[in-house]
Amino acid sequence: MLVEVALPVPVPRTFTYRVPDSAAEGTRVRVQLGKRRLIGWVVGLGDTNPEVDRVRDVDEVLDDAEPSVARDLLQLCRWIADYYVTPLGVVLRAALPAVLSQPARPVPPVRTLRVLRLVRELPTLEQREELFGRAHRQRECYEALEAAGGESDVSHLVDRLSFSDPVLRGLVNKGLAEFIERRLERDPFATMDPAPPPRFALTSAQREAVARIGASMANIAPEGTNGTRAPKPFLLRGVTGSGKTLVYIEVLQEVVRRQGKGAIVLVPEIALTPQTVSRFRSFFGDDVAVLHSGLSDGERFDAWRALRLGRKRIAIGARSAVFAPVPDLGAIIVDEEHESTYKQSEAPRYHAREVAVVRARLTGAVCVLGSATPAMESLYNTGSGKYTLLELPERVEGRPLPAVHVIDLRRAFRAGTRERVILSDPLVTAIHDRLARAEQTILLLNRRGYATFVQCRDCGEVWLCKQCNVSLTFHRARRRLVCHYCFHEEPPPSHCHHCGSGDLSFRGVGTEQVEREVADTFPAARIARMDVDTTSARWSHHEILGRVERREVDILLGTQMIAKGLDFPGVTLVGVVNADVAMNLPDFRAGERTFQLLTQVAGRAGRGDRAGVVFVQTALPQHYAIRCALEHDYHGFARLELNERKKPRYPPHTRLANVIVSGTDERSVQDAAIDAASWVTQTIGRTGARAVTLTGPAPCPIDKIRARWRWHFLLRSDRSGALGSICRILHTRYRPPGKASLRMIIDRDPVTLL
DNA sequence: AGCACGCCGACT
DNA sequence: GTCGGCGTGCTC
Repeated sequence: MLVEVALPVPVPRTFTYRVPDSAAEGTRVRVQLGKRRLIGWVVGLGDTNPEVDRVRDVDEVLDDAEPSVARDLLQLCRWIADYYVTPLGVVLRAALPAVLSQPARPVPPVRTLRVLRLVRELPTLEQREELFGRAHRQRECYEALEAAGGESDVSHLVDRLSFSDPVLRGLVNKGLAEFIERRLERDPFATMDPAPPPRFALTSAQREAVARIGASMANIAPEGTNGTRAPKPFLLRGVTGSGKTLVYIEVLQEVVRRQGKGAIVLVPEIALTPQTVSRFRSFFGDDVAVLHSGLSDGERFDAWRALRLGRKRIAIGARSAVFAPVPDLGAIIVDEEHESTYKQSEAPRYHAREVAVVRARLTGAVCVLGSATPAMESLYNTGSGKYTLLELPERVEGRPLPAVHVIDLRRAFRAGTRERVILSDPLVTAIHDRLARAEQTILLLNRRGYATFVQCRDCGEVWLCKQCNVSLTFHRARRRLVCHYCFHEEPPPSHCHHCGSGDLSFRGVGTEQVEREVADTFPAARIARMDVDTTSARWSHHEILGRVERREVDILLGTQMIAKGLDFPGVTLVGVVNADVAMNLPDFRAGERTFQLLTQVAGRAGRGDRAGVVFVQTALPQHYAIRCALEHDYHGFARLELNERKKPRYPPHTRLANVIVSGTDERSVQDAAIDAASWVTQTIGRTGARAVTLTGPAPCPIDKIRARWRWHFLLRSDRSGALGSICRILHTRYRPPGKASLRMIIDRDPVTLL
């Protein structure tokens, strides 16, 4: 019997093989493709490619009792393959635990990790001066450990932060730190004591939302009718602190406890949302499988199987948890649905929010998208009647939203000078107040490192990465210039390589510099910094957030990773060091990103008994994204933003596909982009898909990454189907001329055009 | 994506 | 004379 097999290779077609007797759709098979042995999935019966002359036998049918891909999941993957123009086998590989698509299954040994842990605190600056003297690197290392929450992987300290082995041993010899061995895969969610479910009463808005969602489920078509009457998705727009999580929990109580069905909860980045995760665990305990990036392949497979067999009925995880094999799916919840981390940046380039909506529709589950600042696309869908809008306009317990003050950075100078300040006087005063009252402060700056670029004061030369054409960021702790795109590093210059001048300025304030400024201004304060540089060691997020929660930190400073979902009652002040960082990107969503970031981080203030206050430093105080954030006016912002996106037509008014051509030779990339664009233009004319228009081609805003030149063009259409057809024809029919080293990427519904 | 085949420059 | 550089093309 012949079967159609999808294989995880970037070839836009399936392959025909022969099986001994029969194999159901979704069954895993081991086959040979050329000289390689691969695992694929039966996705059709019979000979779908009749012209092939040599049909091979499959080596082995791997799933005997039941196919590893259930029917609804295969249907979902087909939709993704079609919509996002990706080979079905590549989609299936991404949708299933890695071990299921690995031909050989190596059993990874239990590895241990060498960790350096602080054993003694040095609360005062005097003690530090005395103990470290001129041992600067030891002191920096000590402070890096403090910033990382008290311990850090040795490999992280040595490889990423460039501390030498003698420095680490110096700390141990001084009795300040010790080396310990730790099992590599430890699971903080497994050991985290699940707090007992708090007692609560729903607000009337929460009750209303729960009731509306519950009523929609009453109309679901009974099993076996293929879910044709799935409820419309809900968009739950709740201001920060309005208790969206409790609405999710009530919905899950209904779906899981009363109906006995399963559910999926998506969160943007699981490491950053431990509080949300632990609340679900406190209500549903062992019914919850937490799918996070720290799981080993084996642990991940175990969690997958527990869900598949119905031993756990709720899956919580990031993006890929949308594929969790929950058998009788009753609900899918997408928390912080506006987050761009839901978009996968490699093939398959799916958006988990859109996949969640489709999966809910296919299975008859209810879908709830929640956010304080919904994406324009989602809001637009409530206007067109595709989604139902539910609002939670007030914070729980009548707490007020924080007062937001704007500080014009164009007028913030150091007293009596023309020197710009990092922290303005009103913000400094406000932080002093919090310190005096033992309350906590969060400071946000969406840019890491010490200085984001180095410039010659004489000739204006800026240091760029040779591989990527972006400015190199100076990291002071590492004493290196670092490229944030390819991680290339080089020593900082002492003279201009262009004009020879020794007068170089390190400009563009990053988190490292703010940390130094804060330490200088508030020497008695306990400071923690949270960005990729302090958290790349395993679970360091947890250590840092744990210290904040226990009130061992006065000032938490960091990039956008501190803006999300954190709920610390002690935080009464939020300072945005520079609101313009996100605004100045050449991207049509820059205004939306800025509004979201400001609203999200402002929402961290005043979640306890005491009211919160927010200071926003900006050189663009009149911009509508900032003005609306000050007034907590989401709908006002949306009205203006939607209007902005009409003149050059952008989503949500239209659909986009970004086609990127890249390669090592600048000229042939340009030629290929022009050739592909004119091919597409002809195809549009030939197929009569006039609804699709093409813009470009042009070099990408970042025109070189990792030594590859990049050109792109945009395809636009108000008709999703027409856009999809053109993308699929481009993917299957077009081959760029000349060099095969050219790559073409088709990114549907891109979240960034950089 | 792999993997092989193939066609040109510096080594034994 | 061959080793190996990576450009090109195919995989049921």
